[in-house]
Amino acid sequence: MPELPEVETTRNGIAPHITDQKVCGVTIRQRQLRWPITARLNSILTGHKVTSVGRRAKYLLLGFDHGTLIIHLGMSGSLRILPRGIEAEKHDHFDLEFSRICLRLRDPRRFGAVLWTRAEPEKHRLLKNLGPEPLSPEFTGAHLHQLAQNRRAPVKSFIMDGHVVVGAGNIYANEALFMSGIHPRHPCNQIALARFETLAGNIKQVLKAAIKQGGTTLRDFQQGDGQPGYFAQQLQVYGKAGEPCPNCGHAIKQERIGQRSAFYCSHCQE
DNA sequence: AAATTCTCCTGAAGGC
DNA sequence: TGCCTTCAGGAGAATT
Repeated sequence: MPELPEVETTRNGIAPHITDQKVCGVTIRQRQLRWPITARLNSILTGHKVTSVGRRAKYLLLGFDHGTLIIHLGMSGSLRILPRGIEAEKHDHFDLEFSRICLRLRDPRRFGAVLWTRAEPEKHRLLKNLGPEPLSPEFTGAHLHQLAQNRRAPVKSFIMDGHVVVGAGNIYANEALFMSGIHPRHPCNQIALARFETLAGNIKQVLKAAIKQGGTTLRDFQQGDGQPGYFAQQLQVYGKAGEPCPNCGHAIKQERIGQRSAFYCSHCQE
């Protein structure tokens, strides 16, 4: 599933191909994604150049001189650069066509989104209330500690809340908590500043490492889908229920916390 | 206001 | 082999 590292890798992969390129046409095969793709998109974009390819949280931001195309990959979406004229396959819902290439969105589960906004993207309702980027200097242990004071949610739910910090998806939340020795169910308002500093550092570290990996395995994503599980070799607890903890050998536990699977070692995390 | 539950969707995995 | 059930998951919306 596309987590922040994959979105960032996608951004890096597509940017050189489409920046300063003029849109020749838009093909919509299935407009029913998370929200319907506006039917006017072809007339809105045709003839306009992509001026920038940015990212905020897991949203990709294709900048134009008259607005921004916001793309979210949901949990099964992928974007690929293809030569023009390649026949679409199942679940290829959306194409942005340029003179020589095509940017194609495939999303089997259709949890993704393609939205147009004329306003500044950071003012869009989906973006304006987001927490800081995890790799920015604004994201610190002190930030977490301050926001946690009046809440008692499990710390795992807390760090996965996009209003607190973006990009800590289920995989990386589990990994960062393990690295930090913090039990995922620990009430967030009972965690000391020093432990939050450790946690913030580990969230940054695991995301940086994954971006590095994603850059390797998704490098030629034009050829096909980025293989899922590219980061699998480095996962310590995610998806490892019943397997021995890499630290102590106790069996990794799996529980539902806030409708999500939590994986942790009850011996190493408290 | 914060916390919890619901919702969208399909493919993979498990059970029989 | 095949059908049916269950589950996973990002994150906004609805509900408590």
